[in-house]
Amino acid sequence: MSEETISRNFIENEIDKDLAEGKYDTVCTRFPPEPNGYLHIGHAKSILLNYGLAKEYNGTFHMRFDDTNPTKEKTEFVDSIKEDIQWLGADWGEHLYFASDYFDQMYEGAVKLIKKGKAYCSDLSADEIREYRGTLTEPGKKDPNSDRSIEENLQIFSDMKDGKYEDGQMVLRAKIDMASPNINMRDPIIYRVAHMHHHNTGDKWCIYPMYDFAHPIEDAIEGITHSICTLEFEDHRPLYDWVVRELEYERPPRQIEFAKMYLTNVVTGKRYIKKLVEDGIVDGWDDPRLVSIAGLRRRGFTPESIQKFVTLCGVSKSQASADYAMLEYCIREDLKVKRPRIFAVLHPVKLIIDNYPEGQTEMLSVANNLENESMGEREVPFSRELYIERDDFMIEPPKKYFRLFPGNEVRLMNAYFVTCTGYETDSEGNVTEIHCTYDPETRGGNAPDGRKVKGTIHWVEASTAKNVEVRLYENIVDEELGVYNEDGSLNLNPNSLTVVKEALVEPSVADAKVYDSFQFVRNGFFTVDSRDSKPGEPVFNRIVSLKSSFKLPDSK
RNA sequence: UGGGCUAUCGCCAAGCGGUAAGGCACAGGAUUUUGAUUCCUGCAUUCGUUGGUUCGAAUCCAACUAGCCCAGCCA
Repeated sequence: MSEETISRNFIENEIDKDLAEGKYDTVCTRFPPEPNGYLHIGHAKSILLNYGLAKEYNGTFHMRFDDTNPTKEKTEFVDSIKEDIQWLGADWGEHLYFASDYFDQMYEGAVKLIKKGKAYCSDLSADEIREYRGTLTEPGKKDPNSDRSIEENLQIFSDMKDGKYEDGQMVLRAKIDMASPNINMRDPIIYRVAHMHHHNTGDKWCIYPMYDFAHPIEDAIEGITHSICTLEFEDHRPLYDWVVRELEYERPPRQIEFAKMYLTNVVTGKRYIKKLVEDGIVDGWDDPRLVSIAGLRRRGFTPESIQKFVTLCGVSKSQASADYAMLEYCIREDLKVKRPRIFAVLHPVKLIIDNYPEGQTEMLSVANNLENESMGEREVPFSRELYIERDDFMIEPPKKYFRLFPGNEVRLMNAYFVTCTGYETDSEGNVTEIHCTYDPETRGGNAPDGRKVKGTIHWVEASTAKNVEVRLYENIVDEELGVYNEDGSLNLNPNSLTVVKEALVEPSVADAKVYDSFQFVRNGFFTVDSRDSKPGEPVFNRIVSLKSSFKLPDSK
């Protein structure tokens, strides 16, 4: 929240300039998704950027659905998008809009253009339009329809609206410059016929405006000052400016473009995600292995962690892909002071304290969070038989291994010092149980005589531990999935995506049978129990379990 | 071989003519009731390349080079 080291981005500089020059006296931004899919981490950047800018300049943030193409849009998506944006913390207040609410004004705008001789109706087929448009290196040719009279254009356009034309039979084009080196300016289509039910306007319209025409109008109507979008729209800016100029809006909005953010180590291609969803390899768009906002939520990310990530990434115009490690850093930072750490054992082996009274159980208090004392303590049972992590014991330890091995003393976290006295194995040599003795004087984990141990390990009490199923999700990384085929499809290897395990956890926290999304974080991992928690309120348990950062000396 | 945009450490990213911020990652060291955290320390004589202007350039100019985007009646 108070990162003063973050420097101002280029958009802020532009806004400062506009404000200083008196171009605008307030700031109004918007996030305008088309409701045709789920939001992902890339959208989060745009949402938080627009929202953050509005907040920073004491301006207004609008939420607007850019629903000008009913062939692709669904109500299902407007609901999920709203939920995701709210969860992310971008508050649009009263400012929720639909582009489709402006269809009347857009129609009027089109009529105005026709009257100014700046637009005409064309009956060229889609193929012909493409042909007349020319190519990247050759100019386009004049549309034979472009000389039609204003009156005739007005009549045809009205007929288009009244349903007298079939889909694809007639379009309205802006009259700009068929020879422009910018293809977007070669008499772009601004209205097309589509006899289709619209999720918002129903059957009122059978003609719909194109993005390039609609978007600047939407922005202008709402009084948007800075229309921030991604780089691929840079070529559209001249057209954006043309529309607001020809329609004579006062204080027209200004479009500013920034680079999208990609993430390393995850599958971001919509195409592949779609395949994963369709093939049932992942649960759906909110599968924890995907980087959709909903997926990240199930994965255990907090809104704050994503906000931090977006802030850390910055904004620029150079094509960038952030390291996944940066995202992990953000969630670690957020969680370590906010969520309790509980004990869980993933690969259990029994530890028996031979000199601890049989049948006795005592309750020990354990801090919920080492970094944040205000989170209080909880009581955890302790007795003669415990489970510890297999990795925390070795028969023949390598150098610098300071966990449990025969003869060594370690601390059972928050409990007692124990010294390993022996172990038993099965016929194949696998350790089945470990024996030790404890020092009653070290209750709570401190030795009155001041002696130190180098190792501290976690544990769960054997008779009360709850067995839960955990799914350790891994990122879907391309090379793990397999290889790309020549036709561009992917060979999928679903087995590499999830590891399902049983874990033994403290009795106090095991309310759910299945922990749905786990994620490695340094030497521990965290989870959200998505089944029992309310949407938007993940229940975290930070669990300490793996000591992944210990490398055997040989492994170098 | 049309137009637009971008190029600063492995990954982000400041810098806007006065002599390379910061974060992630990584590597050392100290502290530590989880080999975590925390805390120090290190990490671009160099800014895509080559020339030029200047007392002085990552910043200005020129020419190259590389990458991204554009030929939907998608957004």
